[in-house]
Amino acid sequence: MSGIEIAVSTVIFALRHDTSTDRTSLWMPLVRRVREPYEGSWALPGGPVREDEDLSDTARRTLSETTALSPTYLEQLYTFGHVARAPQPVPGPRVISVVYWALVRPEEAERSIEDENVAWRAADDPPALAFDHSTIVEYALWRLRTKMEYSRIAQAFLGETFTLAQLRQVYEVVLQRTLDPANFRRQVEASGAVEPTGDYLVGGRHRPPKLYRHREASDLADNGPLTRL
Amino acid sequence: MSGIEIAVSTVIFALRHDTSTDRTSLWMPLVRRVREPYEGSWALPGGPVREDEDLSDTARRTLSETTALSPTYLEQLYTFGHVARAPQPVPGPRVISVVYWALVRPEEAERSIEDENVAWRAADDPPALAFDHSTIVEYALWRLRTKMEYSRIAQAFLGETFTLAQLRQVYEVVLQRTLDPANFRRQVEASGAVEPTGDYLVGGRHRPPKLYRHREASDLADNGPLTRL
DNA sequence: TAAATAGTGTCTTTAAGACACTATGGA
DNA sequence: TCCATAGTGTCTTAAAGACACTATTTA
Repeated sequence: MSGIEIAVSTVIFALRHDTSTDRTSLWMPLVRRVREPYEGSWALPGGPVREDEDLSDTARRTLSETTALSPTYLEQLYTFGHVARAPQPVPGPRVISVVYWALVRPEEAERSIEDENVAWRAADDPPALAFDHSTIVEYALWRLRTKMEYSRIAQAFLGETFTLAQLRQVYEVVLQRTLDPANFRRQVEASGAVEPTGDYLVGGRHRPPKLYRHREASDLADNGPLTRL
Repeated sequence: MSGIEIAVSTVIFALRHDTSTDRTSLWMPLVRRVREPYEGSWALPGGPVREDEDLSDTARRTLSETTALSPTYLEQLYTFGHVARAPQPVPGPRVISVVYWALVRPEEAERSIEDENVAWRAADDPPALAFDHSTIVEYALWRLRTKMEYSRIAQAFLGETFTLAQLRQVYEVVLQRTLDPANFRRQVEASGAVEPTGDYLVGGRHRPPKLYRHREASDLADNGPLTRL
């Protein structure tokens, strides 16, 4: 039996609209560490893997326990296992972290716990984090942006129904560049990722846009033979 | 301290030329299990992580110990941690496997140990493997093929210098389709991934092709912020 | 000079992008 | 009626693919 501990951490992304600046940006929840090492620092939510628990279940459970969030998209990111991840001399056993990343919808994000020990921060400009968590966030952001270009994960940020303008905004916020509405519409329609509900979004002060839902048949991402894991 | 063991396994790919059929295909080395569970079955090379060892070092060490191979490309693939990976009832502790995948050059592959307990098999059509290793191989193949389309890892299968026809053959064998030589040449040249050495490959029974090497500046794959890990 | 592969030129098809235009509801 | 955003049409550009053609070596 080895003296290595195994834990799961998760980087969670959600879109947040700041009413004061009228800008939407990427945010993520962080938890404050309540023991050494890095006591008092911000860190990714997570915890040790239980004996009888699959890794993704650990991710879901710790997410639920610390932030009360349940994600619409959850995928394994990378396993960080460097010997020197914790400050030397090591006060505890070596810990290997299997890291997941998750996307949650705005309504879900608003329901989440937020207190002294749980806070949302801008993902672009996070505070210094415990352990190698800053590197992890940077990598998760890179994966999110990369994957956004060739998959449909953007839809995981939105609710059941949405307008094409809303979907486009997700891309614009994450990729940090504007997209041509006309070309965007054509691409999305050609991809077959969404279908019109038949309803319109009323209440705006202009022509009401069509509402769409994402097509059942189409998965959010093609993860090859791992779709069922 | 948990009762979970952590191990590293590696899927290794190399190209092999079968002189009898004059066909080149993807092969990988397997090791025979010498204890229960799955005693006598073929499995991926690997072993437990040592206390003072980074995960990629475990991959390199176990590769070297069992097959005497040292890879030109090594990347983390996925961490497999399902509770029911081993047959029930569980005879030992639960094992979580951090899996790497590796590419080796043909010369390297030929130098490798091959005996009663180590054998090379066609990656397309592997025998039934121990644990979930068949799934793992399937996923590694998918990643190899996917990544081949947008990165330069193909070069990791070749030696210091190579002709464009050799590089093209790597793509053709892995992707299992033929590529237009003219268009292939243009794409590779435009990408800036290779540069001519100035020499020609002599000894063929036709016009001698130019030799190329891969450009120092260009990395084999863009793994974002994880390039240094 | 024939065979074989190296390497070039050029046309077609497809996708991405720029951008002018029409449509429709609310103030 | 004007404004804002929804949604359409169409031209330009870039990349991918098909394929005819020339070049250079060995047998």
